[in-house]
Amino acid sequence: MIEGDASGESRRTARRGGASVTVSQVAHAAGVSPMTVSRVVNGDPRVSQATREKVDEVIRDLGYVPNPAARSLASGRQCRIGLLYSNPSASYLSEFLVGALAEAARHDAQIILEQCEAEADAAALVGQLRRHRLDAVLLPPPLCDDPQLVEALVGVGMAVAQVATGRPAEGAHTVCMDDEGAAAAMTARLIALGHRRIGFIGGDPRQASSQLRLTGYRRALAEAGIAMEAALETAGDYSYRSGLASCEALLDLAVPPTAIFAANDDMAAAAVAVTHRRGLDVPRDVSICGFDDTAIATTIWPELTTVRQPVAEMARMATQLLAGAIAGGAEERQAASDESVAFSLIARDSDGPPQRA
Amino acid sequence: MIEGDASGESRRTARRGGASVTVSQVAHAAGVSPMTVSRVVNGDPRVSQATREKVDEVIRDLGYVPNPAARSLASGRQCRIGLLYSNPSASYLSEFLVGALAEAARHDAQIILEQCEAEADAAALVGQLRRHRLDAVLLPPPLCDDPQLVEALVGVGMAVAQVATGRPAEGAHTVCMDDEGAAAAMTARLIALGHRRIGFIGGDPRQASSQLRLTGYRRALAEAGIAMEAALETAGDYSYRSGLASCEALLDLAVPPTAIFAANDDMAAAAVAVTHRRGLDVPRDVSICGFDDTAIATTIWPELTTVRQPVAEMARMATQLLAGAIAGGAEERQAASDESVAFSLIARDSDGPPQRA
DNA sequence: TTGTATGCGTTATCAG
DNA sequence: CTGATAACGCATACAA
Repeated sequence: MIEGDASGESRRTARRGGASVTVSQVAHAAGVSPMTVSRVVNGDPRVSQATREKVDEVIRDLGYVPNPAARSLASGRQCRIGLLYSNPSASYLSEFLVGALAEAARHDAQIILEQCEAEADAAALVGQLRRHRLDAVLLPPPLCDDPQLVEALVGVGMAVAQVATGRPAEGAHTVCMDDEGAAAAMTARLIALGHRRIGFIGGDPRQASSQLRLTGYRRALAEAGIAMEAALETAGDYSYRSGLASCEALLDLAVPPTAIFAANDDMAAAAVAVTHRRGLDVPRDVSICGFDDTAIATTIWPELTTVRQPVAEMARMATQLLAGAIAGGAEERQAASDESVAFSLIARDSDGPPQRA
Repeated sequence: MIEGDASGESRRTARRGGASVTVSQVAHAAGVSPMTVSRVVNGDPRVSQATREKVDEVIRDLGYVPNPAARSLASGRQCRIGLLYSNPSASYLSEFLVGALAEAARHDAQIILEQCEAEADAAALVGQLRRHRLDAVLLPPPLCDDPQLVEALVGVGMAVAQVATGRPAEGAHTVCMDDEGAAAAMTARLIALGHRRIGFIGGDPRQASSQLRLTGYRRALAEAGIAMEAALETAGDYSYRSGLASCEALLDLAVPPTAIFAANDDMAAAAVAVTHRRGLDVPRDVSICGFDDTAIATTIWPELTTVRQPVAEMARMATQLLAGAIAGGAEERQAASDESVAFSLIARDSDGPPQRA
């Protein structure tokens, strides 16, 4: 018995660098079977309070930590979550990653970054993902709005979470924010401030959020009884450069708007730049609002009034959904859940009442 | 025989969702032993060319992918790399993560994010890290400059990589960029443009890079035979807000500088904002340069001339170093390597020749 | 409530 | 160069 233990010990140490404590050692020290230790660790309810406390104590003393590799090998469940991204807007990706990684750590899941072009062949992509042994996929915009991709992924049995999508797909989990409501709220704020001519800089038409935000803008206008005007709705694509052009167009109008609402912060920042370039003041001459509350919103001057989109939180929830789906097995994967998070208006210094003409 | 196979098959399928191909199946199909398949997969040289080709073919046909959990359990080597961060500058973290995650995927390593305050107790932190079973730690600035932390980490046998540090520690891997050289090069560029009064906005004095960048600035001035002037060196802390104050001070000088070199992009962006606020033009009235080439550099107008610090590449190298160290075992961990990456000057629109007085 | 047997997919070790 | 065997650390299934 003793000899067996000793030889086992030396073998292990020979193989591995750090001597790690195992269930057996804990079990031995606590005077119970390895199985009981496993139950305690996994919170199995059918363990007497007494043994549980004793085992917990030994675990603390010995500093036992479960070996994730052994765990996933034995249980057969692993957790490799792919994060597909195509448009690496640094701040968005960063916040997304922070949320996803935090939650992944809790589930011992691995996040695997996978960059891919938006136009990539869905079938080829799926093959590539399988090669990485992914069980689930996190889809931030704009990929989450690609129906073919989502369908292909769900088709091969992967759990997929669409984050901030405007096109929820059958069988996929979704975590969304009410983009339309947020856009309406921001527009209403501008109206309450006294603005009547509010310009809108739209986002990439290929992303569902663009349409949602535009609709929210229009709805608020309608509710306030303000007539819409086509010239006040310019088409951007979420890029800074497009914001520049759109703002120029807006300010070139015979009767320029007193406020500009851009569908994201980058374009709003561009609008601020153009406005400054023309010798106008923000917000005195023109109020400017953004959307997303990314880093740029607080970096430029004046700081942008914007809509806060809790990206990290959304990524966290999506990851949790996926981890749960994988753990639950195929049957639970069917019952894809749709979560939604709340937006909030962040009032800063880029908007104010319109100037008296 | 057949029955045995069949029962094993059904059991496996019962446990796991996706039927994954195993070494045994590949071995069977190729008419060799599982061990040989393992050798082929791991590139063991002592396998005949013929068998290797045959096995490789079967692997492709069956779509075999090694199970990482089983692999690390059997080999005893795992790869859990912690990424400690305290100052979540979104863009830096994002780029860092992209690099680290990309390399981690290649080594089947897991990146575990761990936020911690800069003043945290090193001992407590180390305990926390052990609880996560980390084998190695990635240390971006400013944490990489905390000698106590690094020492504590190395002390408990963890492989640690200091990224962009100014204080390389004994036993730790380092991946650096020549901050001083880069700052000197940027300053020299400004001098070549014709500037003689160049203001400098320094970074957080607690981060080693700040001193390095300041030294580079001074060196270039000295080499050009331009007298240094204390009033032209202002103290920032890498934050946008500090850049605002420093730039105000610089422009309030009796004889303001014709160019301002900020130790990072955020402060440079702030300088641009202040300059605009005063009705001055960039770069006509004042040239402004940044450092790091973060997202903000290309988002504001005019786009910033800056130093590109290849953060993703540095994170990638650091991760590779760590993965190698873990795989190599304790002995190799001693031979910590110091890598360095090249910087580059990115000329954009925020600088130009000084205005003729 | 607790313990026993067994296997997860892979690799280390040693024998051929 | 190749194969048989025995772990790796844990969890499932079933027995007590």
